Amino acid sequence: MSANIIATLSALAEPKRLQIIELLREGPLTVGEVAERLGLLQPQTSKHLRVLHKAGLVEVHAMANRRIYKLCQLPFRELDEWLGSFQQVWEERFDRLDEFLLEMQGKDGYQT
Amino acid sequence: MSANIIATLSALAEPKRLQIIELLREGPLTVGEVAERLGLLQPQTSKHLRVLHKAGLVEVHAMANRRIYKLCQLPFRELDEWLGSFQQVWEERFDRLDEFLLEMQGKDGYQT
DNA sequence: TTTTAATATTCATTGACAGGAATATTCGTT
DNA sequence: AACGAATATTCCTGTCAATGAATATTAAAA
Repeated sequence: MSANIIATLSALAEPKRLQIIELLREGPLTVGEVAERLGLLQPQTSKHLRVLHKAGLVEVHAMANRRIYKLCQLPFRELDEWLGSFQQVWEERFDRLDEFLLEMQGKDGYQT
Repeated sequence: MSANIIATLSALAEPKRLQIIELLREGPLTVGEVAERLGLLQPQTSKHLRVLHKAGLVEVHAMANRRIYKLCQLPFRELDEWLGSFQQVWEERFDRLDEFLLEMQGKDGYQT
């Protein structure tokens, strides 16, 4: 369940990779195009794309010499769902600490 | 802008820290309680909580001896907004590769 | 078939970070 | 003031991952 979330997060938690992802929002791109648009060396670009691919964030399509990388939807949907599990929390009364402090106070004999 | 996103992602991209975050969904907790509920040692728990705090994911409230850690909303909202910038993309025609391949084909003289 | 473009991979180096053990700090209690 | 509970910090060590340089692979073009 949240194992995939970790994979997604780790893959995204790297500046250049995040840039790549944001770039790919505009549409599928070739390795060379990604490298050029972001000012990266080709080998590093390939390596980052491989990490993103392993994490299931992008898919590849071979076309002659070139490899076209394209965003996948699933991991982003999963991440979005996971974030959704928090939105319920905000609506609850957990955003006020006051009553929790009171509850805390009773737990054992601490004088404030 | 996306600098904060990176901080958020890096902080979350660690199994134990993600567990802590998910635990704190249920409400604010003491360091000791977090450690106990997740079977972690106290020092590691403190260290993870410090990272989460530096990233702005949790806030602390000192109460006598204890420190109560509580989730922050902002970073999660930001992450959610960032994810939102993708949802537009899915609706576009980028999910079909076909026409992109055609467009690609014209770029320079490659025979398929 | 030799060359050239596009991409992937390997290797070595380096820096960041998590884990464990030990210790320091803070504060309430007696 | 001394003790004990709760938490933070330091030090050390091992591991993983990003980087750069060089090289290998694949396919197209001449």
